[in-house]
Amino acid sequence: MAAMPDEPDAAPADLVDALVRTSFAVMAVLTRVAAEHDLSLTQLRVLAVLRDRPLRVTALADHLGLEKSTMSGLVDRADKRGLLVRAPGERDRRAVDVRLSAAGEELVDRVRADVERALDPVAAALAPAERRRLRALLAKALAR
Amino acid sequence: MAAMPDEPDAAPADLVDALVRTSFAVMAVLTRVAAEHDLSLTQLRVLAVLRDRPLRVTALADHLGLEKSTMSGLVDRADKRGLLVRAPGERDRRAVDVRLSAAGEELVDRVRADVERALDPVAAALAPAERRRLRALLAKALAR
DNA sequence: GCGTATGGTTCGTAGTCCCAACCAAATCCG
DNA sequence: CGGATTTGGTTGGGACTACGAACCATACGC
Repeated sequence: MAAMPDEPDAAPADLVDALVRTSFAVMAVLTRVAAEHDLSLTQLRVLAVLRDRPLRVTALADHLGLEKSTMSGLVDRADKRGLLVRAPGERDRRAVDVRLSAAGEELVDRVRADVERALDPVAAALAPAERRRLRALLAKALAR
Repeated sequence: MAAMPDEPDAAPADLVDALVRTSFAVMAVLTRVAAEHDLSLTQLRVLAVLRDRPLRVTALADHLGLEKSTMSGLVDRADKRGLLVRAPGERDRRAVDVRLSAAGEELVDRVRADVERALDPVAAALAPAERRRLRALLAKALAR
């Protein structure tokens, strides 16, 4: 990873370096925006995943690569804040279906908009064709 | 940010989305590799920054965007593990110069090599020309 | 039906992070 | 010069993240 400061103060030496630098920059933005909405990055991820569809606690944990015990606490705190709702599983009464509340959905949408706005300058540094090219290259690199 | 799962299971809709997905993927790799060396991502960042040059506690905190009290604890734990050395500042006797120990330097180098290795598949998914292009585009996007 | 596997929660521990309070050294300025 | 202020670090308290182990309850397999 060569060097991984928040502020890139030198030209990246190679591709891995550039990826790492970029990632730290992006994460810094995400963390800041999340914090502006009183969310940790992890909490935001939980809500973002749930935006797509409701999930059970274990599935949620798997998605984020966390232990179910960790997820239990995360869901619990979000629940107390009224951002999501726990419902007993339909078919399996052991399971707990977690879904966003209206407030939760609204919050995610607001945060997403802010993230778009915050990362806009990055995109703006590139010409439209470059943006498309970058997007395509990232997609290709990620596909495995 | 649209959706931010660890595993990209859909084509990114736009550039911001691709950046966020990529960043989570990269951070997951960094976190995993760091953990394999009994380091948290934050600890790794501290050591990586110090690899370049010794810094005082406050400068270190600024670099990583953390409070000095947080940095104090991080330095303390790394010190106890023998990864770095605290020395009273040369000119300013309030200051504390923090530098890597030999063990610390060695550890950072090993982790860096592992990160390179771990992210190699990503680079391998691209042709050499594409790699250069991606690196250049990321560098351009980051420059602000 | 009984044993085992699975889904979640709880508990204890360690690390991260912040803010506020604090001490000591350095610097300002009257 | 010397008291007031600023600056560098540490300490303490509190919330959150994260893990593993232990623990219930329900589901499933034989």
